[in-house]
Amino acid sequence: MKLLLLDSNSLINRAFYALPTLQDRSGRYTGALFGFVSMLSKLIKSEKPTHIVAAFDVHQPTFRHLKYDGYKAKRHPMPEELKAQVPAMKELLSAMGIAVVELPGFEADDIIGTLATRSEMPTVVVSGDKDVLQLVSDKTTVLHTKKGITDVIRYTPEVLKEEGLSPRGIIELKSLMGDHSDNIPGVPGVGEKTALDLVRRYGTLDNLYAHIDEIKGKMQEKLLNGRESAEFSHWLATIVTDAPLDSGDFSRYRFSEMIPYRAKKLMEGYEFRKLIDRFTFSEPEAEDITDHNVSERELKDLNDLRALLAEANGAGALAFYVADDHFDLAYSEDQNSVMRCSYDLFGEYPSYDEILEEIKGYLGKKGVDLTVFDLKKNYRTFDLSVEEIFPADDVMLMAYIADCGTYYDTPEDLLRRYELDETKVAAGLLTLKRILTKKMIQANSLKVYQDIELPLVPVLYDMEKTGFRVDRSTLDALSEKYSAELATVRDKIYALAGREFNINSPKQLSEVLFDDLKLPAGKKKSTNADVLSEIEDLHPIVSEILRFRQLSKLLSTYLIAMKSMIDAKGRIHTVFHQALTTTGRLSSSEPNLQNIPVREAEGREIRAAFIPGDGNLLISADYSQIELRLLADFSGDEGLIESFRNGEDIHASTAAKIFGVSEKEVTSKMRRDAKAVNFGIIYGISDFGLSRNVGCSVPEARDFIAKYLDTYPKIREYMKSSVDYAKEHGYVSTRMGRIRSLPEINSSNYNVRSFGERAALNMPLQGTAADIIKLAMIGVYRALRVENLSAKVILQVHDELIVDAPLGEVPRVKEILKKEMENVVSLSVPLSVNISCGATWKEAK
DNA sequence: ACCGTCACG
DNA sequence: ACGTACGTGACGGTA
Repeated sequence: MKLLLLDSNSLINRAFYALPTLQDRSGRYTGALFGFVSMLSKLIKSEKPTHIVAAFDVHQPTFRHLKYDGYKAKRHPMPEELKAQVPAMKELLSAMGIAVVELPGFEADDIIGTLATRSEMPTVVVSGDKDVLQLVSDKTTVLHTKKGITDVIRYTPEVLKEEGLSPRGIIELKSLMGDHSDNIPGVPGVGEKTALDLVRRYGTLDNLYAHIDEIKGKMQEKLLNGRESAEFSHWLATIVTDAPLDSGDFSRYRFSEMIPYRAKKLMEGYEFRKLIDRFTFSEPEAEDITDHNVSERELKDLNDLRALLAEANGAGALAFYVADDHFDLAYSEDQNSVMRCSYDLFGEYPSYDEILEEIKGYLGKKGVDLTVFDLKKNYRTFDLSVEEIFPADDVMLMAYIADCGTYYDTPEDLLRRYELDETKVAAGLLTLKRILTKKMIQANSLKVYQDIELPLVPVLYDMEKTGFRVDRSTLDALSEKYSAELATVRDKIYALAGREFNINSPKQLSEVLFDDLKLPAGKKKSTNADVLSEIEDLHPIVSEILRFRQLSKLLSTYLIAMKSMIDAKGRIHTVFHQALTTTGRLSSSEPNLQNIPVREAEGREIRAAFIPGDGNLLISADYSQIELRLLADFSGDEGLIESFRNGEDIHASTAAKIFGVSEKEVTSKMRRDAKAVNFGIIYGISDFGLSRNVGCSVPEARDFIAKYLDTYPKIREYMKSSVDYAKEHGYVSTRMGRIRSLPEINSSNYNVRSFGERAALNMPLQGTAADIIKLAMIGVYRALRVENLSAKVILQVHDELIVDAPLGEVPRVKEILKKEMENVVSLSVPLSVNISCGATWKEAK
């Protein structure tokens, strides 16, 4: 038996400020809910309570207000984003079978104090406030969430004692030092240190004043002057333990780890995807299920399947969804139109492959308006050749565009967000298609879906299917070379450290560097490369560690892991995620081919292993400074536009302008700094960020930025107008109409809001660049097909395309790349593309 | 599962 | 008073 008492208002506050602003699809704020539930799941696991009470404050004057107007008056008013989550939290807790207790005129503390006192079982109080420490006893422990929501300290009488305090002492302490957040005044001029000292010496307030003559000088004066306030504070700080709660019977607080299904529904509504898995839910009761009448067809043979497909075909429109154990077809939004076929209903024959083959033949037919979720994945499921692929609407991509970059990886997820029946996926897809199309029309983003995302699907499918050829022996040779050196470096490090330890463990490494060797640590004792480079000259071990890191990264990520992903034909096939990033970029995984090393000479060697097909060359075509060119166009800044029109080295010319020297006088450091500012502007610059990046002081960085914005005055205006637009509308968009919503931008939290402002500046630039290269990929793909060339685009790295082309096609392919890439859009500055080729990816640069 | 670190644009 | 450059994915260590 164990009772868990939650100081809910305190915890929900902690959760709110610890987490970023989260919202679900319908715009409800969910951050505090998420944090609270997450904390709760951990508590349930670690404490295994049999009884739980969630105590809440009631938002009306408490009995303390009756005597003291200032009580809690200074507490920040609750932000709207949080306010709405309190009733939602109560609803969710009740649904989870957790008793919600509140008592008009009393605070959560008082309820907890009363229940803790009356409880006959071991009791755990959880709170973010320290007041409740006064409740600690042999029976009652307090978990205090110190910072954020995961960091808790467990207070028992012993722990308190170690800190020189007793439970009662907490009250005495607060009466002297006060508590700003509770607006307990305490004694003016007495802080934590003094108060602690006094409590240790005298124990209680009464005893202190009984011996007041022992205290000398100023302090005595302060204490005497503050006596009334101290005694009043004492009263304020004392938690009520006899609130009029009708709580004789604790059985009403019983809690079962089997959470009612209803709570699962609520959590799904809030989009607590991973969090849901931490709980065990009961099976839905009859009333939990919305009418569930998918017609399951039993199909005895392929003829039955053909008949089913023919029936669907009559309708003209068709959505289908192939799951692991069944497929769904629907020819209208009417949920009764869903036809489900579970594979095991077939028995032995036909096999899964034969079923897919039959559907595949059917899908290839013209005249059916198809709808699916994740079209590219469907192509893979049916293992289509590039010639066999069929057109279809893709609801995943629609949602990505219509829902401003929200990532859904399953159709069930998406249906849930729109409160549609997730058991009838195919009919739901048709409904979603209708809703999302309308949404895109209203937002003026339908074009992004129709002209960019959808036509890109076959391009990406072809790229993935073709893959990138990799020479295993080059990888082997590098592996051998690097592992040998890694072993040497490792031994050197052990020798220099005077002991063996796991260099890959940041924790152990920081002990060696900052504790054993006493090297100066930045705050947080970080051991990242930036920090280590700073102290490289202070001890020979530092550069060895940097080297170790470099080699082990190359080995583990790019050599060993990469080798295991080469297929029988010697090629590697990445997966492109088309509906994932918030800006519109692609991402690549398994393996990620968009972060193969290039900046350092040694890492760049890995690229020598990436080669073209037999008799082919690799062609690389990359946009030069595309985001900066877009900035020039968007801002209309004459200076920047002129520089690009004249084909100048943009970083050098920026350096010349901001340092007021001629182009010839620009030193490499000046150029480097100017480049950092140029990048900074694109990322939504801050003086601190820039100073860290170029290694100067914050005022110097501020000065840099000011000079830059004086040089390019329209950029200043542009930055302001971007942020203003985002603040007014709550979103920003690319030139093509791709939207990113930015609820953060109006947050009351400075950090969250600042992040929103930087994102508001960056997304239109990064996103428009992403739109441009996507359009270019579509154009290149079409041109290559129209001209019957066998060259294949095999990779995209944000501003770069890699083509695997037969030697004879190389000149023509280069022309196509240049033309298609440079003419995607017409801007006030040219879009310039650099093209080169080689026998390896390393050479083609 | 989450963090620290580091690879890329 | 506080922590910050934008967007990703993978690895090893640690909980």
